[in-house]
Amino acid sequence: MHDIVFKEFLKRKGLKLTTERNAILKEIYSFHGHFDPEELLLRLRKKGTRVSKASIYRTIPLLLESGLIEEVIKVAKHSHYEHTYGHGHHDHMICLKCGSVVEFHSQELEDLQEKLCKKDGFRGISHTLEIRGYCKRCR
Amino acid sequence: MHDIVFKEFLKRKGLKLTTERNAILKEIYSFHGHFDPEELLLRLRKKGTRVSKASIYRTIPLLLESGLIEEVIKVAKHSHYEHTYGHGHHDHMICLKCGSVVEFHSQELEDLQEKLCKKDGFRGISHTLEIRGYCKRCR
DNA sequence: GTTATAATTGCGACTGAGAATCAATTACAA
DNA sequence: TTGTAATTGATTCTCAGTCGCAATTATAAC
Repeated sequence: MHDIVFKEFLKRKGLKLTTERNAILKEIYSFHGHFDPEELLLRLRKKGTRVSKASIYRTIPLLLESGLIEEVIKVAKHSHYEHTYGHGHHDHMICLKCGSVVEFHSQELEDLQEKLCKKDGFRGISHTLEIRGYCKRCR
Repeated sequence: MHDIVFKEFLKRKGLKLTTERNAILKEIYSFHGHFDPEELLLRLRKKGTRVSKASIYRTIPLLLESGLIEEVIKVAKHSHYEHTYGHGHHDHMICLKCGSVVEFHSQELEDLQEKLCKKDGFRGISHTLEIRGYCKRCR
């Protein structure tokens, strides 16, 4: 299934379905769970598949764009911060086109998260919700 | 207010309230909005405050820990991914102590987000929700 | 006010993920 | 089969963030 999706996605964009891209996709779909680019490279190397680091980094954006993979955890680096006192917690919608940021707050959302945490016996301390999409002007 | 919070936080941890830490906190609270470490350094430099890059990077974790600032946007670098087909969208709770990851999904949450986007004329494409706290075993 | 000392600073060197470069290779439409 | 535009791997480059260390400084005890 996913290989057909990828193939058509590439065709639509006038890109080629190469051995390497195929191997990368196949590998990603051969296991469940998170991975980062480096881990993926190691997995492929272990199986004897010859794919360069550069190809992995070049293929990931394509898989993201085609919806075949999702970004799940963003590790610490390169963060933006904000002071808290007198500013109130809020979340963000980020426009993929113009980069503008819409701040929003919803008590309903906060309460729901609290409820979900409780269900899993988790004690939530903080959270980050980032909705990516297109803003009023760019959609 | 925030300076007192910081002072007490440092005292509690046996750390010192230095001129540099004070200047950094003061600067952060002198404006509203996002910043990243590099921007903060420039702001301070422009005002003639002499603080090194290293001190900024060393102070940020303290401010995070004391709750005086929050991480709001995590820019692209060092992400983890996950394949989507047959895996279904879900969000994550990450334990600050043991690092374990709890996956969860809530249609109610998805619907609410959709509703919030609509309210702001935003067309949501994807999102990342990361709840940080303590898991069942570590709390 | 002195003094002891543990924490902190700035500088500069280091690190490592990811991007850029480019000649050689390859997918694919005609 | 062939032409060509896309792609590859190897290598180099970049730059945010970290580390090590000698010099400095905040704080608590005297």
